[in-house]
Amino acid sequence: MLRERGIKKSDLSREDFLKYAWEWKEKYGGIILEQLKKLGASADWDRTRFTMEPSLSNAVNEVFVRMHEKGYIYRGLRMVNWDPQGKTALSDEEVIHKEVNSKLYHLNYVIVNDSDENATQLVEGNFLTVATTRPETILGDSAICVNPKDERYHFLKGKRVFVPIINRIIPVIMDEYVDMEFGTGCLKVTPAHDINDYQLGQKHNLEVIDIMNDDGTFNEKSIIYAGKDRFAVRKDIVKKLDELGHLGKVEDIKNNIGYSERTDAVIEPRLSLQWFVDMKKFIKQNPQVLEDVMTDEIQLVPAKFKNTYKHWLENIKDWCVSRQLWWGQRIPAFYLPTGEYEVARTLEDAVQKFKSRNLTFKIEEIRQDEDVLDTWFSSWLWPISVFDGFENPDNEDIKFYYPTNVLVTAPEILFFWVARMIMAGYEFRGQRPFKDVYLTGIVRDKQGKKMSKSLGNSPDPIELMQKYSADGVRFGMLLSSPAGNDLLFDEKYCEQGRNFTNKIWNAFRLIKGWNTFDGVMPETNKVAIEWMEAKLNEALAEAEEHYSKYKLSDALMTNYKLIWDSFCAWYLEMVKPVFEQPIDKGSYDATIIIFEKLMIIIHPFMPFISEEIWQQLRDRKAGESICIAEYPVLKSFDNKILSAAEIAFETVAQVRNLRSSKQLSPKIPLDLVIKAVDKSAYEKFEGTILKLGNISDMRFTDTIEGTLSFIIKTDEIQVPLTGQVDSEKERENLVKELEYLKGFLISVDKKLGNEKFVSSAPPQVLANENQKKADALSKIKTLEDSLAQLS
RNA sequence: GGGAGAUUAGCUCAGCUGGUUCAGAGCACCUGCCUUACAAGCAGGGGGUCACUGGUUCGAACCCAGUAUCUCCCACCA
Repeated sequence: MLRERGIKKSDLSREDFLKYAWEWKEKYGGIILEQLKKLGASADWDRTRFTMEPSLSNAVNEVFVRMHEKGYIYRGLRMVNWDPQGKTALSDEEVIHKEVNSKLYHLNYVIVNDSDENATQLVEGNFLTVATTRPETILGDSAICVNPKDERYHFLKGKRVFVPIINRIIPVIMDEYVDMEFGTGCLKVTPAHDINDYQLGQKHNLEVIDIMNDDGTFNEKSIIYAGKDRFAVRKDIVKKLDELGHLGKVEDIKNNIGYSERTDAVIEPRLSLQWFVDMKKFIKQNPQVLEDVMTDEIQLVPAKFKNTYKHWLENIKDWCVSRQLWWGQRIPAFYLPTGEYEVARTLEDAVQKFKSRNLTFKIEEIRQDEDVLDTWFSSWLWPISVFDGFENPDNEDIKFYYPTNVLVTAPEILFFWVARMIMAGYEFRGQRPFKDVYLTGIVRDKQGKKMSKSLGNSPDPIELMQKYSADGVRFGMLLSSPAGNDLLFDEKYCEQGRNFTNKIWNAFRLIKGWNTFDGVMPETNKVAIEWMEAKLNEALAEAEEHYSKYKLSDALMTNYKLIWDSFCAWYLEMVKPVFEQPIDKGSYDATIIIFEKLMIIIHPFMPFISEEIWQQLRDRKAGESICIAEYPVLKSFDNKILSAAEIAFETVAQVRNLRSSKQLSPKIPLDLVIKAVDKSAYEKFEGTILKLGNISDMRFTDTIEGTLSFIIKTDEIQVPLTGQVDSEKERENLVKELEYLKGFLISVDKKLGNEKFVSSAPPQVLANENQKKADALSKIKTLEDSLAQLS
C-alpha cells in the first residue's frame, strides 16, 4: 500500500508507519470478516476481537512480565536466523529450506611456519585445503577444524594457519563434529556466521568475529570489503583468491539454503541479542502439555498428529520471541542509558524497579525496547485473552466458555499456535483450553501446490460464491474435506453443491404447488411416509456416527443422498398426486414435517437455502429461525420397513426396465407397484431369503370403488397387492401392465429382516477353532500346574 | 539423516475387531430421454489382480516382512 502511494518506509517515523498499518488492518481485516459473513459463518459478529486491542495487549505484557519473573524468559546473545532484507530475526519455523545448486570452493590456507611467522607465501606442501560454499566468510574465520580420528591430518595438531588475503593467524582445532567424508575433511570455523560453527566456537573458546551488518553488507571487522553486499563479496573474493593462488578446484554441489518465509531473502545466521522463552523449563513445569494430548484429554483429529506433536515437544527448542519490526506488541522491557534494564508492565513500574535498585537516572532517558514480540506471543493467549481472562480471571464469559469444545485450524500451525495455546492454557489457567482440535486439510490447487494468500493461487471466495452460491461453495469445500488430509480444490465440487441447491429448490416448488383436500390418506401414502421416516432416522444415526468422528464430508454425503435419492427420487414420486390433483391433508402435512426436518439437518452445511425454505414451509412468527429450531430426534425404526421397500423398489426397477426397453407403455404410472406394496405381506417372510421366481399366476380379485386388488403368485410366495386406479382407462392400463408382468422373471435377492450376521464360518471350521482354543487352554493349564509344583 | 503417513474405479476418497453391508460412494464416462418440480434433470449402463512379492490363516483390501512409488513434518551438509 505504501509503495502504491509512493511512500518509503524509511521516511516514516514509527508512529507514522503504525498509522498506515492500522489503516491497512481496518480495510483488509474488514474484508476477511465480510467474506466470512457472506459464506454464512455463524459467528457472534458483535464480539470480534483483535490481538492488538488494549485489553489483549495488556494480557501480552502481563504474561511477559510474569514469565520473566518466573525465569521462563531470558535475554541472550544467540545465533538467530536473520533476514537481511526484512532486518528481522525469524523463528526456525519461518525459515524455508530449499535445495539449490551451489558451488563448493576449495580454499588453501597456508600453515604457519613456527620459526617464521611472516612466511605467508603459498608454496608446495605448506598449506591445507578446506571446502566451503561461503568463501566470503573466511574473513570471519576463527579456526580450522579437523576430526581427531582423521589420520590424514594428525600432523596439524597444534598448528596454526593464515586466513588467506588478510593473513590473520588462527588455530587448528580437533573435533569429532567434522565429517571426514565431506569435502576435504577440513572445516573452516566461522562462529559469527554459522550455527554449528557457533556451537563449536563456544566449545573451543574461539573468538567471534562478526563481519556483517544487519542488512547483509560487510562491516569494518571484515578488514576488506566493508560496505559491500555479501553476494558481491563472494564474487570478488573468489576472484581475488584465485589471483593469489588460494583457490583450488570448484565443484558443483546441491545444498539446502534457508530462505525467509516472508521476504524470500537468503537467511544469514547471525549473533543477536534477543528475548527467548526457555521451553524445556516451561514444559517441565507443565507436563500435561504432552500427557493430556497423549491420553486424548485433548483430542487431536486426526490422531496421526499425536506422533508429530510428541516428537516436536520432545525436541523442543527455545522460542525466540523478539522481532525487529514496528507492527506488533512492544516488548515491555525498559532501558537506562547505562544499559541497565527492567521488565515491567508499565513505564511507572519500571521507574519503581530502577529506584529500588538505587540507580540514578532521569525518567525521560528511559527507553522501551524497540523490538516487538512474535505474533504468536499474543495468539497463544487467545483462548484466555479473548474473554479478558487475564484482567478478570473470574468473569462470567470465561467461566462459561473456557475451555471450549473444539478448535478448528490448519495442521501447519499445530506448533506455532495450537501447541502454544495448550501450554498457555495450563500455565495461566491450569486447564486445557479446548477439548478437541480438528485439523483441516491444507487446500491445494490441482497441481498440488498449497493455496495461499502470498502465492496468489487461491480462488476469490466472493467470485466463487457469485458463480455457485454461498451454499454451493460451502458444499464444495465440506464435501472435499476429510479431516487432516490435503484436499485438492476443484470447482467441480462447488458446481455439485450448486446443483444440489437447485434440486432442493425444485422439490420445494413441487410441494408449494400442491392443494389439499380433507380426505382419507391412501394406504400407499402411509407406507411411503412410514418408509421416509425410517429412512430419515437411518440417516440421522449414520450422520451422527460421522459427526462424532468429525467426518464432516461423510455426514454431508449421508444427508445429500437422503435428500436427493430418498426424498426427491422416491418419496416425492410416491406421494405426488396426479397432475393438478389435490393431495390429502394428512399426506401434505406429513410431507411438510419431513421437509422441515431435512432442512434442519442440512442447515449446518447449507444455511441460506435451508433457512429460506424453512421460513416458507409454514407461517413463522417474527424471530423464529431454523438456526434455533430443534434438531430432529433420532427415533428407533423398524428395519423391516426399509427391507420391504427395497423389494418393492427392485420390482419398480424391473417395470422401469421394461418401459425403457419399450416393452411397457410409459403411460402406466411408474409408482404403481410401490403403491401396491402391503408391508404386512412380507412380515411372514422375515429372516428368509426371498426369491420371487416366475410369476405363475396373477389374479384380479376385486374392484371396490376405484380400487383394484390382485394376487401375484410365484413359485414360492403369494403376495397380495392393491393398486389404485382413478379411471376405467387406468384400470385397463393396469391390467395390461400386470399381464405383462405375468411370466416375466422378477428376481429379488434382497433378504428381509436385518439380523446381524454372526459368523459365516462353516460349522466344521468353528469346531476347529474351538479345538484350538481348547488346546491352548490345556497348555496353559499344564504350564500353571508345573509352575505350581515348582513353587 | 530422523520421524509420521499413504498407495482401493478415470478423479477424490470410504471400507471398524480378518468372514454377508466386500469389493463401495460421489463425481466423471457411455446409452436413451426437452415425461407436467427439476436437462444444473430423469432412466439405464460400463468400469478395480484393493501398488508389488512373499508369509500367517480354513479364509487377507484388512495382520506380518520385504520391495517400489508418493506426501508431510523435523534436522542438516562446511
